[in-house]
Amino acid sequence: MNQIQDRRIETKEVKTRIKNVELIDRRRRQIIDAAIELFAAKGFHNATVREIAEKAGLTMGSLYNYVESKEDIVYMVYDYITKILRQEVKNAIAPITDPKERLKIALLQNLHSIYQYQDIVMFIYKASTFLDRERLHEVLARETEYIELFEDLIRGYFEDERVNEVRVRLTADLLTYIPVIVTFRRWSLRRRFDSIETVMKEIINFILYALEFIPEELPFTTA
Amino acid sequence: MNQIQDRRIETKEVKTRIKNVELIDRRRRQIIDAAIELFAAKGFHNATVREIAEKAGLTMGSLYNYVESKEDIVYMVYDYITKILRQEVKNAIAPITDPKERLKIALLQNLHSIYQYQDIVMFIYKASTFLDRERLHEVLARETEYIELFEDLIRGYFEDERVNEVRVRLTADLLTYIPVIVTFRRWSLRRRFDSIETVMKEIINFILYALEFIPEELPFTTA
Amino acid sequence: MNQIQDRRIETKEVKTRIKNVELIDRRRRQIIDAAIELFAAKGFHNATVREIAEKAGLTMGSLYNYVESKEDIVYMVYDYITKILRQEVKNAIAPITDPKERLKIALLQNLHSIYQYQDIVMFIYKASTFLDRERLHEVLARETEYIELFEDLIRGYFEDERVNEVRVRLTADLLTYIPVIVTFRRWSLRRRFDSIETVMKEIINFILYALEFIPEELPFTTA
Amino acid sequence: MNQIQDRRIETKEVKTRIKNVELIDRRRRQIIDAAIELFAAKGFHNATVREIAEKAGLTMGSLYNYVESKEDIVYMVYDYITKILRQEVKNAIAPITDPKERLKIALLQNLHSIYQYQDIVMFIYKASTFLDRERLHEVLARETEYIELFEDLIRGYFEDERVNEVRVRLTADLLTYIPVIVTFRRWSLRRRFDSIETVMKEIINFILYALEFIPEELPFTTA
DNA sequence: TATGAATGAGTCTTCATTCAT
DNA sequence: GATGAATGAAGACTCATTCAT
Repeated sequence: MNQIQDRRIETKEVKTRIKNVELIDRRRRQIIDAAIELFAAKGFHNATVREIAEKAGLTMGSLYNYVESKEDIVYMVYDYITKILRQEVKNAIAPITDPKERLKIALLQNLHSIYQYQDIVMFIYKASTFLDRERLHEVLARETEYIELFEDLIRGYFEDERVNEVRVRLTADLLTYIPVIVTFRRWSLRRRFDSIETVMKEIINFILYALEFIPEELPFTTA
Repeated sequence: MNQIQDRRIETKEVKTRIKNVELIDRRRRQIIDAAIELFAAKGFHNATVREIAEKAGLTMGSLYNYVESKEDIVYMVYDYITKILRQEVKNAIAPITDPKERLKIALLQNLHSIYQYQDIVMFIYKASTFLDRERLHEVLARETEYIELFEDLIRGYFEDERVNEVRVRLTADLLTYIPVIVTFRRWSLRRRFDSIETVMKEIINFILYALEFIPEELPFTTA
Repeated sequence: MNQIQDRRIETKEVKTRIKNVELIDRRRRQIIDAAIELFAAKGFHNATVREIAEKAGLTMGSLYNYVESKEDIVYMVYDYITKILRQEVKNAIAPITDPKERLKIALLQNLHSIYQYQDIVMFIYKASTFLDRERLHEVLARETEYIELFEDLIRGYFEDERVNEVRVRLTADLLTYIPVIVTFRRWSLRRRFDSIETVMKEIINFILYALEFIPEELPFTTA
Repeated sequence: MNQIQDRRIETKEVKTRIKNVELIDRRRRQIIDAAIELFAAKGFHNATVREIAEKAGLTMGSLYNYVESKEDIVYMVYDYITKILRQEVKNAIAPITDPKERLKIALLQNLHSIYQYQDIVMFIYKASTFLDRERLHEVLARETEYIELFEDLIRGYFEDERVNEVRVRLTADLLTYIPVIVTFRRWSLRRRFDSIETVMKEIINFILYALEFIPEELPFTTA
C-alpha cells in the first residue's frame, strides 16, 4: 500500500487566510501541480503567478488566499518533492530486512524516483536562489536527512567490516547525487546512448561497484 | 605555448556594430568578468544589465554596442568558461605521455577547475533556461566535446583491455559530472566535513576506484 | 438623564438588510469601535475591511450585513464622534446658568474632549476625502451646528455689550478650531514643552484672553 | 527681488539614477507640480503614480528615474512647500527693521501664503502618515524651525518687557497654527461669511490682539 | 564610439466586495 | 443572520532595450 497516495501537504510554514483544512490541502495541491509543470518548463522567473493560477484552475486572488508570495510556491514545491523522494525510498525498503538488499533497493528506488520526477528534481537543484535564508536552511536540512538515511543504509551494508566514517558519509553524498545526472545531462544522454534503460542500469552498476571503495585501502592521494 | 594566456573571445555568433576588433575583445572581456561575478552572486534575473554595465565600467548604451541582448551575455559567459575548462585540462595533460597518468591528471585538473570556478560552474548548470534553442545546441555540443575528451583518455587508460564501449562513454559522462558535487552540495559538504581538501581527495579516490568498474564483469541488472 | 449612556446609532443613511434593530445597534457599535482604533492607528487606506471585521469580532460577510461599503464605516465613525463631542459639551453646561461660566466650561470641555479623543479627532480632520459629496455635506452641517452652539454661548457671554456679529461668528469658529492643535502638533508639543497639562492650561488662557477681542475696537486692518 | 523665482530642488535625500543636475531639477519640478495638483484634489492614495507621471508630462518609467517610490514624491512636496513658506516669510521681513512691524508682517505673510497654497498646505497637514519615520522627523524638524522663526520675532516684539518663556513658545505655535483654519474650514467659512477677505482681516486682528496675552497676568487656571 | 535619458510592457500583490451555503 | 471562499480590477514598481546627441 502506497502512502504517497494520500500525501498531505502540512507545510504549516506557509500562511493562509483560509480556514477549511481540507480545502487548503486540495487547493495547494492544485497549485503545486501547476507550478511543477510551469517551473519545470520555463523556470521560476518566466512562469508568472497568473499562469500558475490559471493552470491550477484558480483566479489570481484565490491563489493568494492560499499562499502569501510566489516564493511560497517554490517552497511548497520543494517540500512536496523532497517528501516524496524520501517517502518512496522508505516505502521501498520497509519490507526488506537484509542489509545488503536494503541499500541496493534504496539506490534503485532513488534513481527511479529521480528519473520519474526529473523535471521537478532539476528545478529544485536550480532554484535554491529563490528561497530566503530561513527556508534555504529548512531545505538543506531536509536534504541532509535524506543523505543520512543513506548513511545508515551504508553502515548496515558494511556492518561486519571496519569502515572509515568520513568515507561512509561522503559516499552517501555521492550516491544520492550521482543519479541526478539523468536530469542534468538529459539531452546529452539521450543523444549519446541508445536507450535510457541501459544508462540507468549501468549507473546502478557503477554505483554498486563504487560502493566497494569504502572498505578499500587506497594509496592514492591528491596534492 | 599556452593559449589560455591570450584567450580570445571569438564568439562570432554575438553580433556588434563595432568595427575595431581589439576593442570588441577588450570590452567583451570586461562584460564577461562583470557578468560572471553578478550572475554567480545573484543569478540571471536578479542581475540587471545596468549592474553588469556598471561593474564592467561601461555605460548602458556602450554595453549594447557589444552585445545585442542580455541573453548574449549569458552565452558569452558559457562560451568563456567552457573554453577555459577544456583548455585547462588540455594544458595539464599536454606534457604527459603515459596514458594512465594522463587520465589521472585530467580528472584532477577537472576537479580543481570546477572547484576554482565553482560559482560560475554552478551558474552554467542552472542557466540553460536562458538560452534559446540554437545556442542551447551549441552549448550542449561543447559539453559533448568535453566528455569525448575524457572518453579518449579512458580508452587510452584501458588500451590493453577489451572494454565495453557503452560503459566507456557513460563513465566519461559520470567522471565529468561527479566533481560538480562540490558546487551543488557546497553548503552541505561544508557542514558535514571538516575540510574541503579531504572531500576533494576522497572524491578523486572514489572516481579512480570506480574507474575499474569499466572492465569488470557485473552480473547485476536492474528491473 | 445622560443620553450618552445609551448613545443610539441612528444613522438611517447607512443601509442594511438586517431587521433586528437591537442587533444592528450592537454590531455597528462593534464596528465603530474597531474602526476607530484602526483608522486612528493606520489611516483609512491602510486599515483593511478584513482587519476591522476581525477586531470587531465579526466575519467579513457578517460585517457587510450591517454596512454597504467601507465608506459607510468612515461615515459612522464621523457620526459617532461628532455626536459625542457635542453631547459632552451640552452635558457639561447643562447644570450651569451663569452665561460667562457656561462659555468657560464649554471651552474647557471642548478642549478636554478633543484631547481625550485625539486620535479619532485627527482622523476625522484628515479623512474628509473619503466621503462622497452628500455625506460630506452632512458632516459639514454637523460641524456648523457645533460652531453655532458656541456662537450662542458667546452671545450669552457678551449679552450686555454691543458686539460685532461677524466677529462673534468667526470667534466661534476659532475657539472650536484652536484646541485641535493638540492633535495636529502632538509630537511637536510633546518635544517643545515639559508637560501637556501646562500646554492645555495656557491654551485655555489664550482663548479666554483672546475672547475679549470681540468687543474691542481694533484699528488694524490688512491690505 | 524674489528668491522664490529660482527655487532649486536640492532634496539630496531622494535618490535618482539621472546624472544631469539641471534635468533632475526640471523633471522633479514637473513631478512636484503634478503631484500637488493631484494630491490636493484626490489625496495620496487616490492619486496614482501613472496619473502623476502623465500630468507631469512624463512616462511612468521616466518618472521612476527621478524618484524611487511614491513616498519620495510626498516628501518632495513637503520639502517644496515648507521651503516656500519659510522663504516667503523671510523675504517679507527682510527689509524691515522695526521689531513690532516685523512680527506683524510675518503674520500677514504667513496667513497669505497659507491661503495662497491652501490645497497643498491642507495636504501636508493630512499626509504625514505617508512618510516613514526618518522623513517624518525631517519634516517635523522643518516645522519646528518655522515655529522658532516666529518665536524670535515674538521675542523681538516684546524686547522691552519681561515675558514668560513658555508662553512665548506656545504662542509661536498657536500663531503659526491658527491661520491654517482657512484651509481646514474652507467650505464652512465660505458659507458662513460674506467675503474671505473679511475673514482674513479678522483673523489677523484676532491674532494681534491675542498676542498681548503673553505679558498679561492671567489668574485663570484649568482643573 | 560613447553617453545616458526615455520608454512601456510586464509582474507581483492587495483588497473591497459578493454570494453560495 | 452568519460564514468564509472567491473574485478581479487596480496599483506600484522594474528593467531590457532604444535612440538622439
